[in-house]
Amino acid sequence: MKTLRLYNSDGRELQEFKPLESGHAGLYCCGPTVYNYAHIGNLRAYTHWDILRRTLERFGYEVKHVMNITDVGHLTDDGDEGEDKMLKGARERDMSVWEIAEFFTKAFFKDIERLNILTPTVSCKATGHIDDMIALVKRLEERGFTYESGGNIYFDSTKLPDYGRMALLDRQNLQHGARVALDTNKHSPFDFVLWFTKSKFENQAMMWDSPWGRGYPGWHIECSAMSSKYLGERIDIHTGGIDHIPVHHTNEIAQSEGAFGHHWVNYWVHNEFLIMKEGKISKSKGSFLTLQKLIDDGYEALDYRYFLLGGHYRSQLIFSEESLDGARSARKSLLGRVASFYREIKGSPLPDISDLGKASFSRIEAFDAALGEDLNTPRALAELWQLVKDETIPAAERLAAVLDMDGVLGLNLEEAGEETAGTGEDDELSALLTRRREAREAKNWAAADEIRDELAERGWKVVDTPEGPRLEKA
RNA sequence: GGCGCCGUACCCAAGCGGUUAAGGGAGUGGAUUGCAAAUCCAUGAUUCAGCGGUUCGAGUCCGCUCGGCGCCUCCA
Repeated sequence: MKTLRLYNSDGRELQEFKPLESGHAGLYCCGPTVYNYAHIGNLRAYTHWDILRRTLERFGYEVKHVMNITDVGHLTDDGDEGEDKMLKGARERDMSVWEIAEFFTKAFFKDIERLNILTPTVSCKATGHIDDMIALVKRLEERGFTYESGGNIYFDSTKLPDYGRMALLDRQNLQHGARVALDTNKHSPFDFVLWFTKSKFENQAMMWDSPWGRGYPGWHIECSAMSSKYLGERIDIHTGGIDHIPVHHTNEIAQSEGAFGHHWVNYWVHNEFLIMKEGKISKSKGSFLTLQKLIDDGYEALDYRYFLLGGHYRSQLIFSEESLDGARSARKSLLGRVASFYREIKGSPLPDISDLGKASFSRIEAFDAALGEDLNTPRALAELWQLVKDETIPAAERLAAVLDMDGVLGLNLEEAGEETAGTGEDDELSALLTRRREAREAKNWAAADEIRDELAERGWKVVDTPEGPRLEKA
């Protein structure tokens, strides 16, 4: 089995991935809060975790991929006077909170699909697992990690000696309340709510009965409850955005290790942010870019995927129209090369990967090595390009190898084969091409260009080559 | 105030002590072309923000300076 080294945030170093169970990998990814559309920064995270999953599978692991859908409302930003995010979304769109959750969950999965991100083995909604959360809070209560204050149940962070170890939190020097008012019910600033019965928001729409009274769960508990339900009380890999390290994941670790009584997640993988020139993209600041907006602007979803793969997941990536244009050009050019391979092999079967020559096989090995080294997609893409441009390798081999690589990259390169397959098969199209050829031979350029325009209207672009004209999908 | 990240050619971006500093985009030159598009070929940093230091050897390690970003509040 190929080795995969991952940067583990818990310990802050590159470590070789060793599964709990040989040949299997449990992957938990912090999913979206469905109160609004996902923006392109959110989508960056899911794309890189997709690469992680596909790499694990390529390297021989059977992956169980679990992702939560947070459909219970939590705090809005500090600019809003303490309103529930789901409630806010519902009010703005004149829907119920349940409808809002449903609506944006669908929108999210549509984006995921367009970006060719594999759907998780298990997608679980927070609202469907309230009982599991209550059970977990009870367990924490029995083990002495909780206290009641002001009607809410809190986790007592002082009961866990290494609280904050992953985030390297300095308990003494952190300036609490620097940006947000302190919760006076807390005994210690790091404590957090496990169960609310005293909502500070009015009109809380989602409430459930519990041993502590009618209310709703704290934000962090859902991930601990659902991940342990589907992956067990020890997990191979847990992913999330880098922003989650200090609070959300720190608290997940605290409550999970408190409840289970042992180490919980072996590898924590965190992605950096996509940023704009002006700084990071923020949902709470109102306007933000969605995948749909990019598509409306004439890009394809996979152009964006290609763009994302050009940067390493642990580096901030600068988004701009110019860089997305670059990605689009690159992907188009790549598809063009792959299409030419398809034309060259004329439908003959592709060689098996194991039968490839030394040159192409070593490219694949370098490609895998790049992925194995903390998912270095920029280097993997570079290997792909080197392979594609290597004239010493037969087209059939290059095609076989590049499609093999695409199993991880997910750029749908095989679609380049479909375009050429349709060429000339349609009688009307061939008739038009023939008429254009005749016009050109008669040097009747006006007529020839007219036909070219007509073909363009039908979605085909004429490409004149030394071997004659060829049609490509526009 | 605390914690963390980054500064590589016009743009995006690899690189993690040692041959000529990946790759893509843009640009430029050429081939091809009725024109156009597309395609193909060629071409780019004596240098890695700056200044010191460690080392036989540094973009890569250490220190300082300048500049940018994120987190400490829900956020990928």
